[in-house]
Amino acid sequence: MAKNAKFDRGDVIDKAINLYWEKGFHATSMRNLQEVVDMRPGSVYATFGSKEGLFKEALQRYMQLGIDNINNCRQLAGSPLQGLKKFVYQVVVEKRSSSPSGMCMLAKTISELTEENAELLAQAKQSLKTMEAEFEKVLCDAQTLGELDKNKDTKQLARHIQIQISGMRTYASIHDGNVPLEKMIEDMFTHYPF
Amino acid sequence: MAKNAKFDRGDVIDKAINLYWEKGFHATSMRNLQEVVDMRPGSVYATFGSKEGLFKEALQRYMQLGIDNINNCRQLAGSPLQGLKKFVYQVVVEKRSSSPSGMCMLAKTISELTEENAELLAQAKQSLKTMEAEFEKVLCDAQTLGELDKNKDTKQLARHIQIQISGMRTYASIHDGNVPLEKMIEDMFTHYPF
DNA sequence: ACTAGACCTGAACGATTGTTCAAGATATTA
DNA sequence: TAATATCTTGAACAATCGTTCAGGTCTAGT
Repeated sequence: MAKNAKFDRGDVIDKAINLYWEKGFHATSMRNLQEVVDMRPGSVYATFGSKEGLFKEALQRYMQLGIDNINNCRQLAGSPLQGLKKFVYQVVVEKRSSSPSGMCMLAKTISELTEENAELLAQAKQSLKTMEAEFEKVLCDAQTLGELDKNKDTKQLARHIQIQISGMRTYASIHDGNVPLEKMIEDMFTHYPF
Repeated sequence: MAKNAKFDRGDVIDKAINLYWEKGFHATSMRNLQEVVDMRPGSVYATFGSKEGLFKEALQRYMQLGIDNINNCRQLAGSPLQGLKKFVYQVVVEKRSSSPSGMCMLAKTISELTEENAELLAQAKQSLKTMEAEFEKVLCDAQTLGELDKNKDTKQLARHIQIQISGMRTYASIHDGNVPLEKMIEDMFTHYPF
């Protein structure tokens, strides 16, 4: 005996991601957000509670998309390590120009927020840890399949990948993408520590 | 036939750096800034023109402090490469907890700002390129002194250092510093590509 | 068809934003 | 000491911020 929401929650969150991702948490205004998702303030607040609440859901979904992307790359590529390389290439090179920002939204959030938004900050940190754990899963598979030496430290390698990705994305932003990213990724997977 | 400013311009900029560095450009309000530097709005605007103007000077000085720090490390250490290692250690480990932010202010700026603040964004990018050039100078010295193999590509090595620093600082932020940073820096300078 | 419950709307809230400016204060020069 | 050039002050500006809520709209169940 009621009325259904006329908007699609997933669509709204996706659009919110795009705006937050581009402008960051503080520079994104609720009014800007309301225009993009075509909702009136009352509906937004009834649905997400607050600016932080919507950002929280955006972060959560962003992370899930990232994990899905890792697994998708892994499936499309011929092997776990090839899958990781594909993922790095996709994130650092291909999506660099097409995304709202060349940086990872989670890394941007960690860089921007302080303890004044402790919950969001903690969530972004946790999400990046979760992504690193996904890297490690794939690396363990690589060991099982004999693609990666079994005496390699997968935790250390996962950390290495995480660091290289964020380092390269920042570097690419500095140079507007005019950098031999393909070669750098190639080097990353052929030289130490693999 | 006039009156001298009662504040010290350098002190004001240093305090502005600390606030901008911690909270970022957008989350820092002019009122917050005015309190910290103990100036009234009229004086601030007469001196720096705008929020962007003050940020611009803060960025400029921040970069200069960074360059000074590189040269200082290089002088204190026994050799160019040792100096670079000392600098990395200082930035990634020692100053991580004592600074307003664990991240580099320039990198934070690049991560936060968009084309809406094109000038500031361009300046932050240029400053990071300048710092990379400083790395390369030191690496060239290392080659001259025979500390670094002469067939190494110093441009590539400078880029590598830049990427590792920003990658490690982000990573340290994610894990609140609970990471074997010392070992990672050690590995960075003993293994490939040095 | 009617009613009840959920949803949508948009004006409005007080707080804060970056910024301006007229008036007062101060130190230097004549 | 008086005149002058500069600096300082703080109230005030319009704009925008995140958020609220009373009232209208719609749909599902009876």
